[in-house]
Amino acid sequence: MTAKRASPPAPAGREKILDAAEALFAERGFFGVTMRQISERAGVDVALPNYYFGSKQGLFDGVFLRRAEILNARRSEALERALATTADGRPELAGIIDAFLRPIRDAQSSADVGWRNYCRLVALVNSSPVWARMMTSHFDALVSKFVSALRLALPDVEMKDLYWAYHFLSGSLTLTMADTGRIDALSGGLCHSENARDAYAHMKEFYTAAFVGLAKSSARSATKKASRRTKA
Amino acid sequence: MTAKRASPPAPAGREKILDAAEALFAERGFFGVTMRQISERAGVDVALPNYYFGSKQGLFDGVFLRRAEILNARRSEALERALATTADGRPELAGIIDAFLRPIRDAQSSADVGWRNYCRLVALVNSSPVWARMMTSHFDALVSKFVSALRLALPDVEMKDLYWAYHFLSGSLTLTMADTGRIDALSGGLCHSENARDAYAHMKEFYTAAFVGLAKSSARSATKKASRRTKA
DNA sequence: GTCTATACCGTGATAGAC
DNA sequence: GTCTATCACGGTATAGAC
Repeated sequence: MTAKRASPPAPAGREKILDAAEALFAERGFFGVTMRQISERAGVDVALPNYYFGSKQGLFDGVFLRRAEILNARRSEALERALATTADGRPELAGIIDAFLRPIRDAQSSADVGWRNYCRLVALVNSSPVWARMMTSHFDALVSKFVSALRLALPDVEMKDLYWAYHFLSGSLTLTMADTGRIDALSGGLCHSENARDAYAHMKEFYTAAFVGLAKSSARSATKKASRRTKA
Repeated sequence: MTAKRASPPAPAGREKILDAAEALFAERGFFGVTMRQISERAGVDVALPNYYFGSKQGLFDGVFLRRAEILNARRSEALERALATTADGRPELAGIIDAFLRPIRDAQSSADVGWRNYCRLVALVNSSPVWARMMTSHFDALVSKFVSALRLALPDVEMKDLYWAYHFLSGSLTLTMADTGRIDALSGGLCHSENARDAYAHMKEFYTAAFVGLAKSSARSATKKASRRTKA
């Protein structure tokens, strides 16, 4: 008796279409790719993507969703672990940032080219007014949990400052995921965008320090306010 | 004789096409827009864009170039001014970052909707593997000067770290320029992406502190190295 | 249920006549 | 500068093969 796979023995065609579409959408965006290019790359008939996904838009959604769920699960799990590790009753800042970044780093440095393509697609989606709502609807629930976790680690920072800081982190992450190679040329070879490990190590360190700085400047302005109160 | 207006003379055919194309490309990208949509929006014949710009690609280049030159001049000038203001023989960090960001902030909060559209277009271009080379060829000369200026302000930070930090700043800036509104929803209304002043004020403060943090951690590792040397 | 062949018909960029 | 024709290519529907 043949061992049954846990996950549905999906027909080869469907996955091949998703993979081909993922690679092409990541490279040229939704409008820059035709159904014919996708089916040709997947080695299937032009009509097959429509058979499975109903429309080009449906295929795009399918591509985006497939790995969004996996990624969300991994990041959510990593966040839980980070929150479980507390020092003096608070979760550790660096651990939270690591939980936020590491699953993406792993995706981007994965041997599976599909994951690397997916990262570039997410970057494209997140930068476009047309598609950014897909980010909101698939990722923002988890992002809110991250921001709440940051708040636990940095209770003196105001939520507004924390959200802006998250926005900056999100931008840095997005550009890193886009992997356009611009930094390679700019830095004259000092930085290699294909070396995701290095990029994410720098990002983690940079942002951990920057969030700490946020706490310090909050402390400063709180002191100022307090001393004003004392004077009055 | 009719008095000549100082402020924008009603754009003639060529400019109207650039304006229309700019708005549409910013919204939907190169492939998401048709020449018919552009000419309809500009109120000109379908053939006119081709007459002026040779091709759709030529039009795209024209849109990108028109304001790139103006922006480069403004930022270059701002950087010169920042470099002229030195404290103890070094340019001031915050001044350099301000010079880098302010012209873009002004563009994004301009009354001229064309500038606002242009910012979104640049964000799209910078996030796409297909177009990012346009960033390199039009902006990287100036960016190199900025990184050199940062190095003057922070002589102890290694160039590689400085380039990575620039990369992160560039990502934050890009996402801010993209102005997708995602942060508005996420923050539950605490942050308003259409309030460019606020966004850039936070960005300037955040990155100034983060770059200072970079210098401190360099100092730390230098000390460590030095103490290792001493031990040996 | 999975997949192919083909047809449909609107729209694309652009060239050439005016 | 403008109008119009061209013709390849776009997404997708359908018929039917395995």
